[in-house]
Amino acid sequence: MDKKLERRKRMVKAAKELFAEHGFEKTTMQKIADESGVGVATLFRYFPKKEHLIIEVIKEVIEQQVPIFEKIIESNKTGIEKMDDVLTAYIMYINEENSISSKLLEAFEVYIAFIPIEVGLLEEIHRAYGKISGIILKIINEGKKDGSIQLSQTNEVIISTIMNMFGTAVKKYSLYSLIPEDVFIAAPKKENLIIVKDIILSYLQKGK
Amino acid sequence: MDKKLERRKRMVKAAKELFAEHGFEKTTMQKIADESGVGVATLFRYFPKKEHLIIEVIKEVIEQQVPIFEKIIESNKTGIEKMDDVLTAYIMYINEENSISSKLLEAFEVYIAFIPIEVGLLEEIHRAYGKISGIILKIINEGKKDGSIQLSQTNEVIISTIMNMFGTAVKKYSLYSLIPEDVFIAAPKKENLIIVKDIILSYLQKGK
Amino acid sequence: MDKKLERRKRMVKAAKELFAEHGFEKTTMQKIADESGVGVATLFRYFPKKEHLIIEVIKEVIEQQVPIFEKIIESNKTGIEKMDDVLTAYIMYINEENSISSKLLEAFEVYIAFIPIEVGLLEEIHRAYGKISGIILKIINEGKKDGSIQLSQTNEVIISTIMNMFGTAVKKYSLYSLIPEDVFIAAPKKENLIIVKDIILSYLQKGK
Amino acid sequence: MDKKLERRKRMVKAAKELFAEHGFEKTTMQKIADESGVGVATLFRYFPKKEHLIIEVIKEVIEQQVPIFEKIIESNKTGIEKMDDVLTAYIMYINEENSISSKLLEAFEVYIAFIPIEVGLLEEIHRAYGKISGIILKIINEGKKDGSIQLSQTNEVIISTIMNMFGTAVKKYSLYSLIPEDVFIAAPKKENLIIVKDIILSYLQKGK
DNA sequence: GATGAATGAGGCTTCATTCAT
DNA sequence: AATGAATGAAGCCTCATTCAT
Repeated sequence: MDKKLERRKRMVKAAKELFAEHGFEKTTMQKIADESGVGVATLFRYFPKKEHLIIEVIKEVIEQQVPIFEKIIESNKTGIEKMDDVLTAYIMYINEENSISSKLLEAFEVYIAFIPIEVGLLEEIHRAYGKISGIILKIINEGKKDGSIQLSQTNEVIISTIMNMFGTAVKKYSLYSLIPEDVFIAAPKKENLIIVKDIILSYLQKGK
Repeated sequence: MDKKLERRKRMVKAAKELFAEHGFEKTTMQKIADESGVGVATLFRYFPKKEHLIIEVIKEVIEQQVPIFEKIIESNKTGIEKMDDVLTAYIMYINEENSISSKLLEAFEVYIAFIPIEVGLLEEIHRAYGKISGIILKIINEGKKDGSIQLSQTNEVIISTIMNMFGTAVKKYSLYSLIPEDVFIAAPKKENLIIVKDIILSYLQKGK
Repeated sequence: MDKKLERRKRMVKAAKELFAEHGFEKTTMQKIADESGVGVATLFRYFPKKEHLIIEVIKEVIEQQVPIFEKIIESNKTGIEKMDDVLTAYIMYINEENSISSKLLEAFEVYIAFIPIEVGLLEEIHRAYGKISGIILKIINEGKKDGSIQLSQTNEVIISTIMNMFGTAVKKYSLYSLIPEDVFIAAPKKENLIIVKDIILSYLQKGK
Repeated sequence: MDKKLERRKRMVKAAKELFAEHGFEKTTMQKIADESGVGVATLFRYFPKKEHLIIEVIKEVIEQQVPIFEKIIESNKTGIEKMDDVLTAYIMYINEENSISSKLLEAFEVYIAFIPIEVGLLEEIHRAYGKISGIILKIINEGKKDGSIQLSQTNEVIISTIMNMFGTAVKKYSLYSLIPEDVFIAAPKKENLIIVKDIILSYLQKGK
């Protein structure tokens, strides 16, 4: 019975790696099956549509980030310090092997922009994302309570926008970070992101 | 003679629209040909590989933005005012029909992250992008000269990072703006982007 | 398990017949699939490239000749008698259904003269051909031992040349024998080949 | 007016070279036009079907051999000497640039074995070939008259068969002679052909 | 008369998905 | 339950040939 779960994990892992390397569309179900050491038919038994597998991979990618943020919120630090940790965690993603997670997220966001997906499936993604933004919201509220963060009502939405931009920047960076040559356009550099982080933090403290 | 150019334009236009609607991979050359009112072979005569057509569309999308920025730089305003115009122009992209341009840009950046493209072709894109970033750089320098912008050497890279994030945010927004239902995650809202713009501008003036 | 082999055989058979009728280039994979009663994809599963199928057909054609020559060498006759059998076997090919085998061989030799083929694939053909020429060599040696064949060292290469010419003549003949009208040029006639055979044999006996 | 002929010649020349390099089917009309420095449409004006061009090339190849044989027959030598010259001429073809002519001939013979051609077109080829075999026949008769060749009625057909085989061998050799590596099977070597020539000649003299 | 442009038909090959064991 | 085999639909691209200038 446990074997089934392990099998499933192997499939998702293989899918994740292949998707990250070649993108969703260029990765074939056959290759994923081969890489997982199962037959295609088995792969389809677990994920009746390729789309389901894609969703599953993305869901895991997102959920795997949750504990990181949960650990942050459970610490004894002040709100602003936790916020610092959150942003630092984002930045960390750039170099680590999780880089491919960010890359996948970015790819997925484009993917669903073009291909209509069963709403039910997206719900799951939504929920997973929700957990993370919920945590960040909580941190901000903590900071407001302990006085380390100054934020007016209206500024609250702004900070979410900025956070959003920050996250997107990291994902975009990850998209290219795995490619040896600097193929492309001005992807943000890590050093710069750190400085931007500081700006955001100072903004949060002074309420600007 | 003029007919050839018009034909070519029709093809690129059809490609652009279809790419924007279904993405690069799901759009077939046949459909593009049909939509342009030409035979497939003709389409291939103009663009020997699908990739070439994709590049052409993207190149036009970028280049079509150049005059907008050029007009801004040629005005009589101060550097900071021009910067305001630049950011405003970005934001404008969200609602206008050019929205699909931004969407395509975003999709393209993901596309090339997975599919290796002839270097020669990318060069062209590079060059087109270069024009725009060159203009922005010039504006900043103007602002520094006329005193409307305060920016230390080190801060210069930061501003480019922030600008980058800003541009990415707009593109990401455009990605979903065309989809009726708000399918997805925290795409930045226009109102918020305006506030962020103000933050950036104030940052530029005070040199932080 | 047996079914797979039978399927494969059906495909090769259909390919052989269609190739013999229309040539390699004019025969489409789709037609071969239809004729075999399988889907195209299945055909491609067995032979990932059309070229592979061509090679397979040719390989079988050659190998199918091997037992004929093996039977000859295993008989109790003298070397010269075996040689007679070999040449007669060649001539027989002209009328029999194997005629299409010869035709294919001829077509293939022209095919590879123009289209570069993966070396690995040609190896297989080489090896198959090698078997046959090996047998003939053995027969000649037997004949020299039992005294029925007189052949100096230098004459040995000549006989191989003549044998070669003889084989080629048969193939060339087969090329046209299937066409109803005598479309073409002086293809050798069976009767004449028999006489040439006799000349070769007498040459072998007298050592010229 | 002369220009037209020169144009035509350029087209045929280009076609000949390309056919010899890539075969009939892989050579496109466009490439031939480009190589000739004319437009495709012009090429089609001169040769309304690709087939016509192929025929034309082959016809020229054959006819271009005629004067060689004519020169031989017009000399003052005996029949057997002329026969020697004929066979030597064949062998010469192997190394010379005319090698590509032989290659084309071989390819063409396979070509027409698979693709039905308008009878009218083949007639022309037939006639051209006829000229050559006529000459050889004449030489043999001369030889019989001057006593240098001994040949019974029945042997006459044999010699034509042998000549045929000889010609085919040369063509087959040419097929591969242009390929650097010895890709393929026992193509006859020049040295051997010379010895075979001597055998034929001695056969002709002694009437065997 | 010469030509570049236009094109439909068709070829090879791939892939998500379904069958049969 | 697991799997390899089977497959049709579809995609990219080519080429002989015809138009229009």
